[in-house]
Amino acid sequence: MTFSRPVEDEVDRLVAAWRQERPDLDVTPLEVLSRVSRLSRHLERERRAAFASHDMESWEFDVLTALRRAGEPYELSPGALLRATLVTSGTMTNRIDRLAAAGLVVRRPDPEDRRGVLVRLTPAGMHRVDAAFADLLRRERELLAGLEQHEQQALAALLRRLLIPFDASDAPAH
Amino acid sequence: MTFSRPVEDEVDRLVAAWRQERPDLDVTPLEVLSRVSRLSRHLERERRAAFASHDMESWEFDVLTALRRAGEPYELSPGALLRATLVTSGTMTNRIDRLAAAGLVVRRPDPEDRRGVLVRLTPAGMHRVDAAFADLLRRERELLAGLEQHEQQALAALLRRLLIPFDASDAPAH
DNA sequence: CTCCATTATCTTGACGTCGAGATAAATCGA
DNA sequence: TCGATTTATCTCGACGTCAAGATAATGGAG
Repeated sequence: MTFSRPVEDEVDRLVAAWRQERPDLDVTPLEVLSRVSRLSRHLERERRAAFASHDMESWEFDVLTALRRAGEPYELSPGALLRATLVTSGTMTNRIDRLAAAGLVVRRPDPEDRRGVLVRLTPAGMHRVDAAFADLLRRERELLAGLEQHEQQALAALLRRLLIPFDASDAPAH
Repeated sequence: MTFSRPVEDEVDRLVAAWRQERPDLDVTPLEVLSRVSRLSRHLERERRAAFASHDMESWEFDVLTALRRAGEPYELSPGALLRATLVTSGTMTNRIDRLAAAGLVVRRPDPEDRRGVLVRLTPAGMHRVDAAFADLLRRERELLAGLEQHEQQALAALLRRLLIPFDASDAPAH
């Protein structure tokens, strides 16, 4: 036997309300884009919960993973980090300060460019980020459990096509 | 003739980097969920730009549209507004204060519940939100122009399935 | 009818982000 | 080589959000 499940989400209700109030407008873009925004908001809450058990904040994770992904020697410039995390330079300076104070990264002058700085993951930082990342993946897998493999792939492919224009002509925030 | 276009986005690069660094982990969840997060971030920037020409902030738009969608008499409680916008109650109080100061909404006691308050859109607020919304829809349609109608529908349907668990068991923020 | 858990909103302080501008080094053209 | 422009990072003040807790009214159990 099957149980009846809700087949509507908040965006369906939102779109229906708009069609009622503004039948003159075509609100179909919301079907995709409002869902992206709302889902992202929910995901952010999930992430926060996942990291809480590792004594880690989302912003810390974002920076540390960028360094972790870079591979040996786990070192990037602040500029590269802000492009990877989509935050402004003031924010990144602040984040690096706090991560350095916590001993998770170290800052050193760039030997090739005296304007520049390099930020490197410490062994402690590496340990922390690896543990948190494994946990995050576990939880994210559960969120996607409702979709078959091929559906996840289709979804990823469609999202990629929306993302490419942004990622190509990247005028990053300063 | 055809031009070669980039077929990769940042997430492809991010996933490739993880597979290099952590071949022991299955990072496929990122293919969907990182794209959702990053796309949402880009969309937020677009929204900000769209509203700038209407002297409006994103947060104002979020509250005013919730009231606009409610239909006559364009009135909701703060509690309903915070559930619609996924912010906490302290944030909503602050937002209503500022919107009221700007003359875009008015607050009045709920005649049926002396604990409660009702927030109503003013004619000025209605005018502002209608103009901004039309503009936003125009811009969002362009962002989706790369996808065929049926692809947009497929994308919306897949996103809905991820969203339903969140929107069903809604433990709202207080 | 009273008590108490619940609901609705607001208050407050801490905190992270943004945006504009400052500083300094590198780069390019004349 | 000099000056102007660009690039890289940091500083700082304004601001919005969150989380926890305060206040007050409601509604159901006994």
